[in-house]
Amino acid sequence: MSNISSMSTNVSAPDIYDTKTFEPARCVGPLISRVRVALLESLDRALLPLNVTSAQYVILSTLASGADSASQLCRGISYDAGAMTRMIDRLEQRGLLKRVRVADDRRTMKLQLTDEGKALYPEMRALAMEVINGLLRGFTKAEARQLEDFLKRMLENA
Amino acid sequence: MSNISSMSTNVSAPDIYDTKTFEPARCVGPLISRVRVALLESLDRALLPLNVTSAQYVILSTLASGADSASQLCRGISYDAGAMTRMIDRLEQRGLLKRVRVADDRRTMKLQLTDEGKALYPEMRALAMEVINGLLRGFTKAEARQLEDFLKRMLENA
DNA sequence: TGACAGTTACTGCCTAGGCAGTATAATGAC
DNA sequence: GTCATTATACTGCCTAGGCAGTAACTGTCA
Repeated sequence: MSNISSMSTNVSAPDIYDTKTFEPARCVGPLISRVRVALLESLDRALLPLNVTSAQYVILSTLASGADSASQLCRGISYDAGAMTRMIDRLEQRGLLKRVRVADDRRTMKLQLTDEGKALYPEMRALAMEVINGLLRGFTKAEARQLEDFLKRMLENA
Repeated sequence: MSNISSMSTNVSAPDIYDTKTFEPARCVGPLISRVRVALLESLDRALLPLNVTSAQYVILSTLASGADSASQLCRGISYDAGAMTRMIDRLEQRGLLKRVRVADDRRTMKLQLTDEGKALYPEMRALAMEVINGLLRGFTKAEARQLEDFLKRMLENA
């Protein structure tokens, strides 16, 4: 991988970890996994009063960011299509959204928030924001922007 | 959360996200989840020739970092104890490690790499290092250290 | 010494994601 | 206009983690 990197640029950037000192259990990999677990646990706790899980919130927030069909949701968050069908079943049963047939493409089920979903979503969003701000306690805004930048660059490398 | 922060320090750090501009689908939360997915997918691909999954590698690398029992592994990586029993079953069946009764505490099953595990682990470690170096392509070492620092600070906040 | 709490590993049950296969509808090639 | 290809949603099957309960064992304290 590093070879590809050095071929594509004149200045070869150094590899971050080297064979001598690489400690698998202390590198960014486990750190990212543990931060994710901590984030989801905090989110689940925060959303408990609303009777909404963190997984459900993720769907609803993606919906709120512009997606409006199951396939768009799947692409947006790298989620399995079969699992998405069942997730939408649960959200529909929970009363937060509904499937609507659209005329222009009879394959797709357009997803819309119900009145309860519309009423509850701002509260979820506020609680999620508090959770994330809590995890970023002590960060300057510049540091947070830099963290976002780092993560985006890792995604582009993938 | 932010209130607690401002109470515990004289200088109140500003919240990173505010209600007006917070976009749930673009904040660090989804970024971290997507980076984790990308990392595990790359890792699974890289480890495929060794017939080892990323989840199995995580266990073995934690074992290599000093843990030597199921309960220590669970604490180390926030893994369910029941799932761990079955994960160790699979690793034992795969021939990478073995359970050993110890005399001084007859409850614990000490975990040891088999000869095959010992032979294969350095290869896994090297492949995992390549994957992570690939994700960090273009990062300076200072940036990588800063990323690690950011993630550790988030864990401490949790 | 003996009751009791805590620890370790394990099991059964439930939930949920991953993958393969299917039916229906839209799109594109000819 | 027809047929092959692609897209969308869904279903069944399998795997795996989360949780609760259990048994064996250890250490503590009255």
